[in-house]
Amino acid sequence: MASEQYLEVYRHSLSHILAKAIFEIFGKENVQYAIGPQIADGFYYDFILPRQVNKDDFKMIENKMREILKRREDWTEKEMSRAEALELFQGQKFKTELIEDLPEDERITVYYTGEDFVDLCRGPHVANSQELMGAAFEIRSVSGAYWRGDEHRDSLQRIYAYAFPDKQALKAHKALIKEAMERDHKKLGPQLDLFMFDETAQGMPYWLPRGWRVFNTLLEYWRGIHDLHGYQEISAPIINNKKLWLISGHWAHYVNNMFIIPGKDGTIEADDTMAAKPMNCPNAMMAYKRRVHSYRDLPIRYSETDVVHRKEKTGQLNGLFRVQMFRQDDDHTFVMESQIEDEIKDVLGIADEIYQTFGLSYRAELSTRPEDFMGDIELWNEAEASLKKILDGMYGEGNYEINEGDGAFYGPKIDLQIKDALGREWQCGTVQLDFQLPRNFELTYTANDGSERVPVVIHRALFGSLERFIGILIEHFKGAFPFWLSPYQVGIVPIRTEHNEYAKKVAGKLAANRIRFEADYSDKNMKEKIKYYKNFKTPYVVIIGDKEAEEGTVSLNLRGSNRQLNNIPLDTFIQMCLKMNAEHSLDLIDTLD
RNA sequence: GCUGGAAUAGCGCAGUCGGUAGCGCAACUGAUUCGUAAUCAGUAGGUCGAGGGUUCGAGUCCCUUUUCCAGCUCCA
Repeated sequence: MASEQYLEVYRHSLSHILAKAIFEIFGKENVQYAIGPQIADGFYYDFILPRQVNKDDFKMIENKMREILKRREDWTEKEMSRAEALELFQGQKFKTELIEDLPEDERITVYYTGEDFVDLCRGPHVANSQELMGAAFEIRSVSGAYWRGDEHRDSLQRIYAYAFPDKQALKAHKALIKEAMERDHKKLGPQLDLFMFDETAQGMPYWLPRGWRVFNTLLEYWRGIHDLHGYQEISAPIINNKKLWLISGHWAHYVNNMFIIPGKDGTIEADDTMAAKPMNCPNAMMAYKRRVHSYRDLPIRYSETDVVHRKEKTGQLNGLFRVQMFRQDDDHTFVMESQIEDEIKDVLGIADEIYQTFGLSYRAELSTRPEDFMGDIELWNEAEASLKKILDGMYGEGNYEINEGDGAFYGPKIDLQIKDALGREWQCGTVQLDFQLPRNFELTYTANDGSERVPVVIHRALFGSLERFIGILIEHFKGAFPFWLSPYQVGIVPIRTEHNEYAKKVAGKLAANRIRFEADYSDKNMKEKIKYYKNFKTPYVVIIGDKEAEEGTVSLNLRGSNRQLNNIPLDTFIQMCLKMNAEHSLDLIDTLD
């Protein structure tokens, strides 16, 4: 059996054991059991139980599971008719619903574990519990979940467990989880003084001096690339009259997610109702519309990083990953249909360059026409075909996923999922074709035959949101940003106050070369000064004492180790810094060649 | 929004049965003038998230509320 299948079989089998254990603990008649699938690192099972399960119960449940495994019971599959199955699961409402929802011709099978536990299941499973005895499992957590993911239906207790083939694998996985927790940007952010939140602005980050340096450096890098590709940045009103949202369609589809300022009469029905923008597109449409356009002007690329606000359900907020106020590296490009292909190729090329700069690998997903699509089906077909062609060319046929029917109602899209240092995936980049918004705003251009045509709009963001992307970078780099992106790139430590004079000369040289530094001229112990910079993960700590001052050199302490580079000529050090800034190097260099 | 947890000094934490709010780091003051991640001594710092209740007495018990966390659902 292939190992992946093996994982599936035994994880899923263990979920049956969990259910059996729960039955024995709470009494079969007191438990409603729903479903228990395997997941990436184990399995879960959903129940309705007579009381809340908590942490203190975990050991007891695990022990019960082990006790059950030791019985070495046989697992037997039984095929039965719908009527028999309904009879068997009488009183179990979720199982009953599952059976009733099965298609007429579906084979119905159940699995017995011993004589006294049965679950509706497609299988396959182990033949005897004995096979599971070597597996390592551990109850991880319990949380709320809804029956069939629907918040209007029964609320269930979901018991999660880790499960691996052996103890070593479980241990390795737990180490990975621990590593992820140590990288948590919600912990590192405040620790490194990058950003903060306050309860008076829920889900709206404060960028602190250090974090704002990272933010601006990132944006500066982004602007540099986009300038080369013919992008023009604009900035537009944050608060707009309701009228704008009526044209764009947001008022009909998105009003519940918008922060609204009611009109003078206190209602949102009033004509003078305003709202904070949740997206930049309508404003970009207005900017395009300000004058007539010739086909010769296209493509026109209006990029925008204005702050947007989206009201979210409170429980959905999550550090920088999910906020209510953020900035996207947004752009709206206006093109003729014939230009779509080249334009998207260019965008994907930029994405590739950017992600590589951070050492992030990624994969693409194509989402195609949904059922409730708008516009001309021919245009959709052509667009999807050309997107496929581009993706085939860039990543190779079959090297990207296709999500049929998952596109937006206004056009197909390509999403880019990036992978961080721990292999976790994040949706960041998105490239969406839009046939609808230009129509809503009655945008046109004059074609070469003199006719009025409607441009196609390409919405695209590559970081996704600067906030989320920086959150990902914090975790990816564990707070130790590459030199070029570090809030402060150099920390200057004069050993004694008498070295301040030369230290200030070094500082002046760094400043003149726009290298970001901090210096501590106080009479503190040099160890304390070094510790401070190390805690902030400053890439280079420059030590200055008698020798350096005399010879016009610096000694460097490199981040991530106690490695020393002694007596580097000051100019050489400056050149090293400039080189890393220019090349956006991922690693700290220790020499100029 | 839902389920479950949490909130005590700037940060990390302790606080037993309801009985005078504590520790470490950081901060501040002084001494030390130092060659690579915690020098020594001292000082100050609290409406125990907020509001209400029970009690002679509440950080501790009860109610309401805010924010955060783990999930669910939704998303960049």
